[in-house]
Amino acid sequence: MVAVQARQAGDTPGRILDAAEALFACHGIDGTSMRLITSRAGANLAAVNYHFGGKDGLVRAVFQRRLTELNRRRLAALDVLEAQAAGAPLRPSRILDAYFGTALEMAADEAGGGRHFMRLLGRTHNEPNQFVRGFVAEEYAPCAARFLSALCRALPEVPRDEILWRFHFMMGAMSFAIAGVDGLQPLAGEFGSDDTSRLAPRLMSFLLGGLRAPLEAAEPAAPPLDRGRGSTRSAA
Amino acid sequence: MVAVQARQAGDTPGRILDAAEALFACHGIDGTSMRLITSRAGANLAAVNYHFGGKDGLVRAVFQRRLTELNRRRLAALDVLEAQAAGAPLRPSRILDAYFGTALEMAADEAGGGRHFMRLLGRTHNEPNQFVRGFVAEEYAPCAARFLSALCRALPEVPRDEILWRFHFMMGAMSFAIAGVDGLQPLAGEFGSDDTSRLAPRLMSFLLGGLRAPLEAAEPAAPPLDRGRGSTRSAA
DNA sequence: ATCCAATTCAAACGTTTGTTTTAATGATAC
DNA sequence: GTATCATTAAAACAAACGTTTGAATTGGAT
Repeated sequence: MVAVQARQAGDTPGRILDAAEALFACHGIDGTSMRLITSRAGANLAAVNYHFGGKDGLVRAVFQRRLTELNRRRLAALDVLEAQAAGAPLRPSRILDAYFGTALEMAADEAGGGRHFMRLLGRTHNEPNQFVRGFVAEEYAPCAARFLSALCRALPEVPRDEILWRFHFMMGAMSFAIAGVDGLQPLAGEFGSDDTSRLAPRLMSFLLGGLRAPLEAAEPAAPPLDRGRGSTRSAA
Repeated sequence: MVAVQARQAGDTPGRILDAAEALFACHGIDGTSMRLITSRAGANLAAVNYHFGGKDGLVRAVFQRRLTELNRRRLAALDVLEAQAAGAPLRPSRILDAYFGTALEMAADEAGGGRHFMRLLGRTHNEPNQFVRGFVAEEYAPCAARFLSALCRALPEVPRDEILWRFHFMMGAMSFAIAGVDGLQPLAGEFGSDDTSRLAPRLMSFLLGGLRAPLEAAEPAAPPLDRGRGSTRSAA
């Protein structure tokens, strides 16, 4: 039970981090002014520059705080799996659970702010801000590399390039899963069932199905179809 | 061969749309100033307000120009499929191809700017900007609804809620697929093979695998695993 | 050639942005 | 009590933002 309650009045940097995390997730980084952050945090405008050296430093701190912990958990879960397997190749479903399940777990932490952060993180992979992309990639690289090679060992019949792409696709699916109901509203207005509880198994079975899909188009070959476009350009 | 070449000097609104589309995709909407757009387009700063009524109007126009056409193609492809099937339920792979293949086709149009737009569009589903989300959802709704019900008819054994979620997951995978190599760099530094040509079949087989995955966790039931976290909170 | 409407242009508008400055406040050690 | 430190506070900074203005300029129709 760490930092689940509202933060005490003394911890200005912590309050700023929490406010920034929530506001970045809601309005984007560029769309969130420092005045909004500090007023939400009950702090003075200059406090951000004092404690974090500027807005860039604050952004970096917001990401680092959670990302370090998330990847630590992921690697710990993978360690447990590999210890249990004792040299044998791992089950793909277990690997996915270690990677994506950990993230969903953090995203389910509504009160602690993990939900806000995971939503923010999901946007980062096609985030315009090069500066953010840079150090998020740095933080990701070693963890992703270990999971990638674990998947390669678990699926030796699948080429490495294919696993790389499918890993990327899975990240996209998870990103939208966490963005969640808000992104579904264009599709279904009703839609008020149990979201968070069934989300994890839903996503997991989807990811596993995609990861283990047949290499070439699953359906038997069919004549190239005309999709009814006006153009005559080929489908490339 | 329409508008593939650089735009002629007369068409100021068109040049502004092209420039805005590319810059929005690179730096985000909030991160792109009107001065940058107009200077890139070789137009005067006031031209945006004159032709589009303001930045909001420009954003709307950028989305509408491509989105209307994209969804028109999608529905046309679905029309062809349903005409061919003559009442019989459609093959899921064909439905996915009509929806996602059309998008990938637009994204492959490097010279015409479709690539920029699709990347921009992919970010929109977890986009902070409520104003953008609003009318993109409007534009999407009727098209997505038709594809959703087509999928429901093609997969009668799968609950509608499940299809809805999987459709959402597939959108996420496609979004990351189009964001493409840039998002993969944290994983693999090398990685210079044929990207665009093999991307479509890669994504399609992944999507189909995910869509048709078994409903509950594919792997036979296993004892709940401890992922090695420090916390004692349950996985919810 | 003349007029008119549409378009382009340079300049300025008032806000808002991130950052900096300088003084006030607080707690702790001497 | 006083000195010393880290922190907070209010005010001001220049720069960049979206928008507006009013005068040039253009291209056809009369």
